[in-house]
Amino acid sequence: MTSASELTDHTGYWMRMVSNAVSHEFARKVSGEDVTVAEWSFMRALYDCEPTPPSVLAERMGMTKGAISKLGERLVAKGLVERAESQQDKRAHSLSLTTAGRAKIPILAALADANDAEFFGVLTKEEHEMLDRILRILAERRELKATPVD
Amino acid sequence: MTSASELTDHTGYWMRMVSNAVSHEFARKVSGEDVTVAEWSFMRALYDCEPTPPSVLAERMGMTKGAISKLGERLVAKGLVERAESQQDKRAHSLSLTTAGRAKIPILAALADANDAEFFGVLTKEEHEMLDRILRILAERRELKATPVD
DNA sequence: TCGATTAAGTTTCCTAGTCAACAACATTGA
DNA sequence: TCAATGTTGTTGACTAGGAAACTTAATCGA
Repeated sequence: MTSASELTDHTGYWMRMVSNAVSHEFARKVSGEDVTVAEWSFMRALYDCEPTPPSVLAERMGMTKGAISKLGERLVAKGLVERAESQQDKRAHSLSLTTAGRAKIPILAALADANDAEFFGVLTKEEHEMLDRILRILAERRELKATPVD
Repeated sequence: MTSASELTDHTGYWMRMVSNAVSHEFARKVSGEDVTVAEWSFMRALYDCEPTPPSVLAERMGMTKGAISKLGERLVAKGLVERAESQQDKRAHSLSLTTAGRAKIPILAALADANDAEFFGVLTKEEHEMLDRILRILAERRELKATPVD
């Protein structure tokens, strides 16, 4: 027999709950900069390595090509990202941050810092490091088994 | 100056990435039972404590009243949940699992077990326990500061 | 060299949420 | 007792993302 207490004993459940809370609060914070969490994620991925084709972003962000297509278009419309058509392949293009986009990065990063501090500041240094370490192990693992999302 | 490596060093970022992967895979698993992650979450919340008014579920699940209203209606349509009108308050009602809904709980719980095992099985017992402990601390903390979502 | 297949992005349709306006009912206080 | 205010849940407009069909271009193989 499955007892009620067992049912809440899923790590995935707690993770979703905490992650949602963190993301929700972060969304609130960045909305002041007229940016969504997905947009920040997109911009940061670009910052790490640009110019980048949408297909690569899709894989890195775990989103579909369609979603990236729309998200990219929104960011271009906001003037934070720009496209460069490829000469080798007329279907393809690559994306980069604009000067304005690049300028926003430190501001948004500061908000992310603040959000992290707000949520994870209750942990001891040891707990926080352990959490980071564990999340990286899991993310890395995901990388290996990642089924193409599309 | 903010360096590129700092930007991926947000715990919230990794948490969202891992949580999304876990939830996505879980969604795939439960879709075989014709249930969504939100529906499972709803049913489990009910299982813990029924009958429950929608307003309480909304708070417990961190969703808006509107979302709960629609989610509940879907579950009633699927025959997994039933409403009972309140006599004291003619606006209100409460929700419970039907026999069919209750019967599904162990099946879905088994899928959640499998999903947890699949993702968190790579961790050592010590790491897994630590992760659970930390997530509970964070969830509890969230509880305290939870702004009504609506 | 040209048809078939594959690849890169876009678009359309659908689902599931939020938000805000709302209707119905309850409560409270003069 | 009844108007003002608060509460419960629903609805409609809107948004973001997924799935799959589609367009266009590249590549591959006889």
